Amino acid sequence: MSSELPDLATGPAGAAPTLSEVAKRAGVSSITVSRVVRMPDLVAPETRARVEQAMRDLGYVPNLVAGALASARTNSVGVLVPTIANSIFADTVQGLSDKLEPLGFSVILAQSRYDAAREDRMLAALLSRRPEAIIMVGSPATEEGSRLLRNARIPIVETWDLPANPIDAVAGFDNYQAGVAVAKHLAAQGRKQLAFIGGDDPRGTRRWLGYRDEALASGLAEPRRLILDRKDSGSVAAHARLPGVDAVFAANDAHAIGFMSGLRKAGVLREGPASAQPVAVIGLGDLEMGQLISPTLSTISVHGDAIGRTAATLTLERGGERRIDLGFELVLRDSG
Amino acid sequence: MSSELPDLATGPAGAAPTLSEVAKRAGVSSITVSRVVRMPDLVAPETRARVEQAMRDLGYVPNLVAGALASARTNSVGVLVPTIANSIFADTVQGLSDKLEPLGFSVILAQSRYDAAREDRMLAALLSRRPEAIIMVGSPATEEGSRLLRNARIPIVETWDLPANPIDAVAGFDNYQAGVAVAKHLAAQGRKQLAFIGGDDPRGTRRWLGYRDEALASGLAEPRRLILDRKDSGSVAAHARLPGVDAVFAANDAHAIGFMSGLRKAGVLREGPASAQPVAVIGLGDLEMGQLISPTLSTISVHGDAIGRTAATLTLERGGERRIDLGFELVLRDSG
DNA sequence: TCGCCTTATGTTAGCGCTAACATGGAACAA
DNA sequence: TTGTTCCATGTTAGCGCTAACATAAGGCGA
Repeated sequence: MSSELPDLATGPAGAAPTLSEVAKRAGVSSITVSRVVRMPDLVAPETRARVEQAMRDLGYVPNLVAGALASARTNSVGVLVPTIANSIFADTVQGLSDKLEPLGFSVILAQSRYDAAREDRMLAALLSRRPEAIIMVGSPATEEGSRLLRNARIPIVETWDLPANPIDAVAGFDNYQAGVAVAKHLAAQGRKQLAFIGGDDPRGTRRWLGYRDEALASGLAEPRRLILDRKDSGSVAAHARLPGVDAVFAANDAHAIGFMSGLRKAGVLREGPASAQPVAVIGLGDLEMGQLISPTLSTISVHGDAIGRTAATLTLERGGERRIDLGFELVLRDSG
Repeated sequence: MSSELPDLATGPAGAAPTLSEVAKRAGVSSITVSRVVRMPDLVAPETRARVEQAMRDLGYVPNLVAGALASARTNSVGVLVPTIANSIFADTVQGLSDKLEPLGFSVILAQSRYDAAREDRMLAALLSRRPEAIIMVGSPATEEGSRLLRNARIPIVETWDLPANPIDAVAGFDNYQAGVAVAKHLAAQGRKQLAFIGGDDPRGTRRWLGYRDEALASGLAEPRRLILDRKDSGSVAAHARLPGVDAVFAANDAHAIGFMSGLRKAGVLREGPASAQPVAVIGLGDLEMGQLISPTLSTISVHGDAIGRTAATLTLERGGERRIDLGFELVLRDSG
């Protein structure tokens, strides 16, 4: 109802007021209004006050679209993630926003849903808005995406991995070594038959490769690999599909917790420490939830928000180190 | 290293190519190129092929900033949420993105961090990019924010609540009634001393009010209310601060799970059904995690993604019902 | 054959703003 | 006095694109 009758007390009736309307009302030229908005120190206090009054009277909201075109600066950053829901990438988006928003940058968010074609479309859509940088999880899935980014001539930050040939900058950790660390730990714990559950996206696959290679190097049998789709439900039923397995590395904590839920139903979950567990479980991500469940979840801790903040920093400074390894940490709790 | 030496094979050396450069190369006028991009059916097949070739040769990426200024359409939507990390609002953002991205809209994301001043700043920043609609969680915290939105003359969708005097459109549920439903259930279960834990944001407070009113109406003692900050850690310790309480409604599932973790440490968590629990726990949000833990979490189920999709629909169609109550559901599992 | 419609393409002006370069006056040292 | 410098403000042109209105060339019925 009130949507049809906007507040006329302060706002104007028709289209949004422009710089020059403010200028006319304040009796100055448009450039002076522009300066009041962007570099108020260059304007005499009385003039400034007059302009500010006019802006208030008219309810002026600067048009950054026009400003961006004129100045060739959009003050925006494109962010591409596989998904934001139920996911650890949300921390990364939060981290980079917290760094960029106070500097006047807006975040243009796009989701690829782990789909290469959609990723390319989103990349093209982002670039057509002329962001001053692109931050993405992982690397472009296609040659076309890679080419688009290379030609864009803006800072590009790939995150959550350490690609061998990055387009520009990198903020991540070594997924292969994460897999190695988990396998090494499980072998040292005396586990004999390892398994890996999770997706087959590039980062998950790298974790798997490190895990498998290290298991083999430790003299264990080749681990089993169960590829699950994105619904956690699969992980709950995973135990039945992994007979004889006494240790599981899940590609992320959500899968790990789902798997543990399956173990619980099957009666093979103990309240005691890792050594008491018939099946060890290690996750990745270090969700807060992992510390709240019982047994508490052992995990590879990764700082998603630090990745985001670091990526933001890399978009702002063009010089300096362009490859930041934020590392990971094997956090041992009761599950394995 | 390679960041300094971009791929010149396909891309041009200098600035990004413009429409008119493509036009020159294809031997047509700029408007024809513009048509090939936006309304290809209006261009003869041979001309179109020539233009498309020229675009490929030059690596042309349309400049939507200029297009938006000329056409007064930005094809973008501003989205304001308190926070995206570890939160149920991520589902809403996902839902609305899934609906809007295929239609060519970009999502400009901003976070208020439950801070009124920051919310106003973000609102102003969003509006200066001339989005074609604003979708936000809740309602503006200040009169200033409200005024800004009213004057913007674009669809505004408030979500996750059903405000009495919305600015324009609404997609949410009745938080007060959610509190009522929980209190009613707990009273029927024979619980005597209720408590509420969670934040004091507007929506959390409305849940509290419904919960309290219903408890009193059922003849129970006034429930206790424990206001926690945004860190879940507080909820783990909450039990010690609520002596004598036999039922807890947590403002969200994260708090509920944290609280249950505290109960577990205190030895007052049973494996059996709700009736066996010394302290009943009900959450809100229906995180997937709630079904994976033990005992499984009873909760008010809310469809965050449906809220997002509905909000997206409301931004696209200006007519029709502007107030959509998506409801909620009390899902009873083992925790209470 | 002529006018009229259709289809394909072009011309012109301008979206709202800012970069870059004036301009004009006050302050000030020599 | 006469530059020289600084400060406050203005003028001009144009960012890259699209809306709106031409224009030109065929097709076609009468």
